[in-house]
Amino acid sequence: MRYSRYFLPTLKETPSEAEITSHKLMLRAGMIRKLSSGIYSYLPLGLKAIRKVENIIREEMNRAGAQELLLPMVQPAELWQESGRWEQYGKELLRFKDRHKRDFCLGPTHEEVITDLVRREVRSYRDLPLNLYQIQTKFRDEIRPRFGLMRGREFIMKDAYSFDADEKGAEKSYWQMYETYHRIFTRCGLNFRAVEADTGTIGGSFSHEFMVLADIGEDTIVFCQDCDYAANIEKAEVKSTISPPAESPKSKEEVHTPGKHTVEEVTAFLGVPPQKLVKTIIYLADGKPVAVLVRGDHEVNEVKLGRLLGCNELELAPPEIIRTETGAEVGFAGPIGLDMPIIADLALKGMANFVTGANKTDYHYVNVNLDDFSVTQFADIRLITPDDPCPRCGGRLEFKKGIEVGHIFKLGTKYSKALKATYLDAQGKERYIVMGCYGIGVGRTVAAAIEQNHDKDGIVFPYPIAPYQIYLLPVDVNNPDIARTAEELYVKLEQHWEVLYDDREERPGVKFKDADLIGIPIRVTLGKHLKEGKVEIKVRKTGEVILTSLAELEDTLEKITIDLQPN
RNA sequence: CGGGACGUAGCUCAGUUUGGCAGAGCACAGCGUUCGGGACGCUGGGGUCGCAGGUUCAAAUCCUGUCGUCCCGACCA
Repeated sequence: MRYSRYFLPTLKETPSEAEITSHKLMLRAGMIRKLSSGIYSYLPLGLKAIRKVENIIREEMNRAGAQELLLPMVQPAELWQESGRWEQYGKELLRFKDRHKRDFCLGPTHEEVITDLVRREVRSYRDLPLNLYQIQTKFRDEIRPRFGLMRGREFIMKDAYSFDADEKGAEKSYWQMYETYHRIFTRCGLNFRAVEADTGTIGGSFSHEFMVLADIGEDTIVFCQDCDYAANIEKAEVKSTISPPAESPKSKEEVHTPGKHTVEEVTAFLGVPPQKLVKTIIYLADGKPVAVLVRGDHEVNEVKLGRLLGCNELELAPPEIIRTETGAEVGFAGPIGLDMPIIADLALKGMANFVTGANKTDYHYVNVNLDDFSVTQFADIRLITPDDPCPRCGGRLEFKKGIEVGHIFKLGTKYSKALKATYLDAQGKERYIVMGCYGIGVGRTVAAAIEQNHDKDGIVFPYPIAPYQIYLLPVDVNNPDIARTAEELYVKLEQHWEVLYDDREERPGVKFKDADLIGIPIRVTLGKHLKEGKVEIKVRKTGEVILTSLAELEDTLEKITIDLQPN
C-alpha cells in the first residue's frame, strides 16, 4: 500500500476523549474514529488488524472442526420471549418495532437464534456433534461504554455454539474450545491466562475466561503460586480454616460513636482492629431487603451473594430504605433487632466480642457475639484476599488485573429445554441437545494486544496481527536513486510481505514518527547508506538496527520474520 | 441511574472570574528555504463559541432549560 494514497489519518496529539493507552494509540494511529458513545468506525488500518485476528480465529476454529455461518443481527422478540430473556436481559437489549409494530431487538448474543436454527434441522444423534460459529457485529446497550474498543456498545465478536448428544460429548467440545482458545491467543502474541469464571446471565454449569494480563484490566484474577489454580476473583471460593474464637463471650454494650460511620473511623475511634468489626450491608435482592454481614477487613462478593440468593437483581439499598429498615443513618446498621433475612460470611464463625452498628444513629455495640442475634444462613459470600490460602492446594495466592478477551461456557440444556431443541438417540428416545457457547471479543483482543505491546513512541504490533509486516521508508523521495530503489523494492517485497510504502513527500522525521506510531514490526529505511548499496532494517520491538546489502535484504528479512513469531 | 468534569476552527487548548472586535499552536492551501527523528519564513482559507430560550444598549462570558462527551460506581466479549 502506498501511504500517499492510504486513508490513514494519524494524529500528533491525543484526542481528549481517550484515557487509556490502547484507546489513545488507536485514535492516533488512525485505526478507529468514534461515531457515538461506544460506537466506532474502523478505518483501513484498524480493520486490517481486526481481520488478522479474525483470520487466526477462523483458522483455529476450522481446525477444531467448527463451521462458520452468519446469523441475523435483527431478531424477533418471540424467540427471546420463548427463552425468557426478553424480560430477563434488561436494558442492555436494544429493542425496537418494525413498521408492522412487531417487536425486535439487536442481537447482543445468539443463543436463541442458533438454537432455533438447530432445533429445526437436527433430528438425530447422527447429526451430532455440531459446532457452529460466526464473526459478527453485536450490539449491547451498555450502561457505560468505556475505553474505546475495550467496552463498546457495538462490537465485533466471534461466537460459537456447540451441540452434543450428551454431557460427556459437551464436555469434550468444551475442552476442545479451551485448547483452541489457547492456540488463538498464543498466536495473537498475547500474554494471557485462562481462569475459572462465573457464568453470569448466560447461564450454564461451568466456564473459563481468557484474560490478557494488563494493569488497566477491569477484572481481578487470582493465581496460585504453588499450583495451576487461576480464577476470576468473583468466582474464587474462600477456603480458609475457621477456628472457634479463643475469647470467652462478654456481654454487649452500647457505645456512643458520633459521626463515625466507616470501618476506618469506627475502628480508629474505638481503638480496635478492623478484624474485630462486623460490617452490616443492606442489599435489595429483587427489591427485598437482605442484611449481609462480613468482617470489617473483608468485602462482599456480590456475584457469590447473588448466586446464593438466586435473585435477578442485586443492588445496595438506597439510604431511604436503610433509614426505614434500620431506624438509623447509613453507617450504623447492625444485625441486632433487624427484621430481614441475615446472611453472614463464614468468617464470622471465628469471631467473638465484635463491634457492630446499633441501628441507632451515632451508636455502635461492642462485645457482640453470635448468640446476640440470629443468622438466617452462613455462607461464603466474601471476596478472597491475598491472605487466604489457595482453595485448591492451600498455597500462596497472587492477584493481577486482566482484560477478558474470551469466555467459554458449558451451557448444558438451558436453551435447548427453553426452546425445545431435541434429537432422537440410538434407542429412538427424544433427548435434549447439550450445548456450549464460546465468545471472543475481536476488537477488544486488538485493543488488549496494544495495551500489552506499546512504548512511548506508539504501538508495537505482535507480528501475527500487525496490519502490515514491513514499513518501507525512503528518506527522500526526491532523490532519484532512493526513489527508484524504493519503487523496485516495493514491488519485490510485496510478493512475500504486506508492505506499507511511505512514498509521501514528507521530511524523514515525520515518516519515522508515523512508522513508530502505527507499530509495523519491521522498518526498511532507504537513505544515506544507499550510496554503498545498503539499506537499514529496524525492528520495532527491539529497536535493533541491521545494515544489509540490497542483495541480502530478503534473506535477512526472512530471518527476522521467523524471530518475530510468538513462541 | 447516582456522583464529578467538560462542550470555542479538523486536533490540542486560551478567552468565561470582572459582559464590549472570535484567539494561539498544530493541521490544511500557495510560494520560498530546508531535508535521517513530528523544520522555518511569508501569505491565505476555515467559527451558528453544542442547542434553545431569557437578562442586557451589548452575551462565548450572566440566568434557565436541553442535548452530547468523558471519568468514578452497579453490567459484560
